[in-house]
Amino acid sequence: MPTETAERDAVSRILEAARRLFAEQGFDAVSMNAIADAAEVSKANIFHHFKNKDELYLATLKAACVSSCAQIERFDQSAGGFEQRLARYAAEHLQNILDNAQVTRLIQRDLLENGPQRGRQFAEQVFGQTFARLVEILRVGQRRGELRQDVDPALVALMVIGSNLTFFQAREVFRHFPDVTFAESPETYSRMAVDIVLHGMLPRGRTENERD
Amino acid sequence: MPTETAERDAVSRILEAARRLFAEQGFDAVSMNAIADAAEVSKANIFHHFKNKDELYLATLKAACVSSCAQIERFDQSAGGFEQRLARYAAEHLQNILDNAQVTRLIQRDLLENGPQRGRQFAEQVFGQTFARLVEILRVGQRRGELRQDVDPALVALMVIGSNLTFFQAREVFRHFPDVTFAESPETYSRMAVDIVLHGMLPRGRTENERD
DNA sequence: GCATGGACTGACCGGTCGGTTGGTTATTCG
DNA sequence: CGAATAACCAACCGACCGGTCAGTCCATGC
Repeated sequence: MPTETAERDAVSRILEAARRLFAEQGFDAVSMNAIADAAEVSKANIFHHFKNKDELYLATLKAACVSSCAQIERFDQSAGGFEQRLARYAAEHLQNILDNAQVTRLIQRDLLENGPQRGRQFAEQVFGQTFARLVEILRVGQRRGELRQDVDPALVALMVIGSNLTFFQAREVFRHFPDVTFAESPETYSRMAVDIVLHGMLPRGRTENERD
Repeated sequence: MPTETAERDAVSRILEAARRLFAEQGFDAVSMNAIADAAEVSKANIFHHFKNKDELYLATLKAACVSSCAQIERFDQSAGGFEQRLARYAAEHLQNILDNAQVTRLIQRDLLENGPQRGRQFAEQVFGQTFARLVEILRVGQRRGELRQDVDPALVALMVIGSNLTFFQAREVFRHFPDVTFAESPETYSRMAVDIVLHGMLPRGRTENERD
């Protein structure tokens, strides 16, 4: 008589447990015994379905990327003007990150932990997809003259995505900073960040030619 | 009979080896044996100077933060107008991150790996110091009316620092993206990013085409 | 009825982990 | 000098690691 979280096939239970544990603690800190316990299967059974720990990790990462990419695909970006599309994309991206905190942590961890090796391809894949999508939005706007011709769309895309990732990554830290008021509200953060990227932080009338 | 890399006291050799290895591989992946070998001391000697692995890690992190904070303290921010100061700060911060890649990785890793526990205080300390310094620059500018009154300095600070951290973190990944041209040049990146934060990406009200 | 084969398990393996022990130098000080 | 103490080390410990193995269970097809 399986307990509540069980009931599905062993493989998906293993993958789910692995995703949770790897995301929480990292590759090395999670033992196969721990995964087996969490998935309510025997350790040997994990090795029956996955060749070794590395392969399980890879499979976990791959599944995470697939789900994450699928979610990104669903982003609606067709309607509205350039500014709205950018704002909506940034907000949706941040929401996606926060909704899939485990997956985000997993991918972020993989990015950090591995030199040139192991599963970086998946991280590149999911990151690249997000990135390319955003660059495309920006390119369209630039082609229409809705944004400056002399900015690099890739750079702006990286700034938007990067600031979202930073929000996710450092939220727990700057939550305690007295200067920070937006730690609890990703919507506020996203709106303000996009506003900066769109309009800059200088006063409106001002131009930038005082060089020295 | 110390070999070439030795010669200094064992403690600093241990700390240096630990910093390098922890930064490269993370807490769990580094064994005390590996640190002992790298520092050219016996493992037992490490336990003579540090109570256990956790304490060594904490000491390593603390030393890293001290050196990083010291470097930040040296940032010259007194001269020049607001725009120059911000640009210089961002560039110096990024340079600092890249120069101390080991320390940066160590702190970033700690941020990611630990829930509420362990050495987070140090990360908060070094991050908080950087952050407060930048917020101060922005506040001064805002007080003088050199930047919009309706932007949150803390948010802008987070965007600048966050985009630098993202650059460091994901450089290896987006280096292979076709859209990205700035992966090899932190100076270019920093300059362009500050430009966006200052002026935004929308076209100006009037015709303006300039360098870059 | 029974052979086949995938799903699954408890017991176990060699090896490495963090940490300890008992003892040997090196240094300091009365 | 001798004694005390800090610095240091080889050898060792129990625990746990990733991984294996012999064997059980059970659905399927003949």
